[in-house]
Amino acid sequence: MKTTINEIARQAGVSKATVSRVLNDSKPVSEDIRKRVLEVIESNNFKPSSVARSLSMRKSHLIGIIIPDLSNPVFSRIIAGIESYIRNLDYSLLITATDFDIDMKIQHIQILKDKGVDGLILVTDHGNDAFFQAMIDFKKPIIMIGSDSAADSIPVVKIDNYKAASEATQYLVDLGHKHIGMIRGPLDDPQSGLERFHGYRDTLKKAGLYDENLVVEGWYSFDDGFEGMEQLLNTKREMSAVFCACDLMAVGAMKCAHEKGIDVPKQLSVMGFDDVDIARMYSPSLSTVRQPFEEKGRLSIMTLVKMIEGKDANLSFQSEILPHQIIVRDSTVKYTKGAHKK
Amino acid sequence: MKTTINEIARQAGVSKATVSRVLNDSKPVSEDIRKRVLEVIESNNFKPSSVARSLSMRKSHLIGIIIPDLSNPVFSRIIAGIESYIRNLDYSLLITATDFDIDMKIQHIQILKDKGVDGLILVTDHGNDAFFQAMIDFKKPIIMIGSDSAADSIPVVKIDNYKAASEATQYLVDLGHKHIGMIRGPLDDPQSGLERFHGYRDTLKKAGLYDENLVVEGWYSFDDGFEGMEQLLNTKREMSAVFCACDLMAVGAMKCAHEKGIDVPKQLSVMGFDDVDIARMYSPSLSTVRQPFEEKGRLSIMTLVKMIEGKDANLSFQSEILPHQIIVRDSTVKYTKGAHKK
DNA sequence: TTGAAAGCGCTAACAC
DNA sequence: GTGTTAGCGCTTTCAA
Repeated sequence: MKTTINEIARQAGVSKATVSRVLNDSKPVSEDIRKRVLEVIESNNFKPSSVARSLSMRKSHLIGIIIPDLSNPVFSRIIAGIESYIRNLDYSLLITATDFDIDMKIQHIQILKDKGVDGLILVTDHGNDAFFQAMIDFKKPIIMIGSDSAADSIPVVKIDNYKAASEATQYLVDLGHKHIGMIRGPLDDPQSGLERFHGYRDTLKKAGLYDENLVVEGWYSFDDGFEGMEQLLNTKREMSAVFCACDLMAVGAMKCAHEKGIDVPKQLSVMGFDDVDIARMYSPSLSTVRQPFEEKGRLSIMTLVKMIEGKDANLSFQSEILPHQIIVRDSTVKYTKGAHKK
Repeated sequence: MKTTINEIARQAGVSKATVSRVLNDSKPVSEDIRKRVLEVIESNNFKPSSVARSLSMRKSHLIGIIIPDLSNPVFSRIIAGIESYIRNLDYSLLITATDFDIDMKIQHIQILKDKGVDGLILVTDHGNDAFFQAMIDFKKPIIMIGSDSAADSIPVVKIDNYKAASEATQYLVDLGHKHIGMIRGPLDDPQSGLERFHGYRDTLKKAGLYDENLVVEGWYSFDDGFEGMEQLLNTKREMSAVFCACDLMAVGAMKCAHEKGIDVPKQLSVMGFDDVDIARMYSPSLSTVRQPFEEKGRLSIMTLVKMIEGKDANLSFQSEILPHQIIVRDSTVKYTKGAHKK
């Protein structure tokens, strides 16, 4: 039989209300009684049922996380950031994955709502109307990571993808490259797809170097990076550098180049985006744009908890743009005439 | 105001007991009443509170997962396997990470118990007495992944690390290598550390090739693999192949070799363990031992749910050994005299 | 078949 | 300060 608050009250010779009070420090209790109750709690190793407490307080101390893919470091590192912060607080994480399926996202919002979570963190690419409606129907605090929200009542934590991609491209331009290709993500993905491409395109246009024939598209995977590079090479156009929408694509591109006998970086500079572990591990190590994944998670959960606990209720919670950073490694070098790949 | 079962009962003109019955199909309800109730539920978009249900049924439909590190693919892929299976069932996952801290594990078992989870999956390396005691005190179903349990009432899902390491080593021997080093994990880690080392050692001993000077130790990281390789090279001993306790170490070792001007695989064959993504992406792609991570997760959660739901209560749940597989890629080649590294 | 009522374990008025 | 009591929203006897 599980010991309950009643049992503790009985053993301590007080009412369960008193036990509840010492449990929560909610009202003053005389020192000797508090002590006695504490002792009984201790000796029974009693822990109040969070379920009962949730029902009574209409607060579950559960936070829902919806994420596209748990095994992709781009997402799992965000989760790790969330988890390591919340671990010390009195909340637990209910985590679900969607495999990038938008209907699944909507469904999970519902499920988590039914489970009574106090708030939600959505790590997502983009949504549709039904999705935003589900968010509104959720009625409790929500934070989005990495994507824009439709409702401006929902704070977003992200980086400036446009600016980051611009800087990465400018870095390549500054190295003297004149023919810079891109393996981009899908354009219907507003952040990692569209913004990063626009940053690249606008920077090259400003430098008078933009060539739309040097742009190919793929999903954010190693295989699509590999294929993208093949396509780029098949154009037979002059190209001495490639910017990729993510590190996995960049690695795929490098692997492809390697197999075709093209030397990275001597003949071709490659730049990635994200700075996942593989970037520094690869040979050559990959120059890239670092995203603060863990910090994204940490900031999100911090803000969410504040929203839930209603502190600072007076100030509104706004979206945050976290800083990125250009990381120079071995996959990019100065352009030298003759060394480039036609 | 949140609509409750009472509100539904009122609107449908029945008692809440009846509503509960149609909600759970628990007892026969006349067809017309059922229909009427269903309509009211539908029109209010009513979902029963799982918190209240949990309290009443003493069953939370929550499953706790305790894992060392969320951002390591070796673990996150297990979680992904668990998640994709449980997604379709009426359970949710409460996930916590421990950063390999044993006290944290114990603490999390307690916390998850208080949260009322119906069962627990422990992805862990090894434990101590206090840890096993905490598992026993948990009193509800537990499954362990990848490690041995002290109590034999707790089923374990794992691979045969000894056999896998033996086969990997034998594969290297069969390629004609006579001087095979190992970068192993810590020996106080029973599975990935000790067993993999023993498989390697015993196989080489049988072949009359074991040389303890060719064994170095490290943690399962890229950096330790890199350093391990440095140590191995510093011995100045003849060595034409290296077996590493995990892929990350193997990649570190390859990177080190590369920087020292040693060609993998021409001068040195490298073999990993795990088959995480980076293995096939690396250049050269890494020969390794494939572990069925997702399947480990899937099988664990399947078994756990069965234990929780008490089906097959008559048959006991036993530990399962999942199959591994040697994956041959580009980092290992036949030994050719003269090409090896002294 | 259906309803009334007790109870799951806890919190929070309210009264003393 | 402390106890009594009424919920929180649901399931489940027990009667009818």
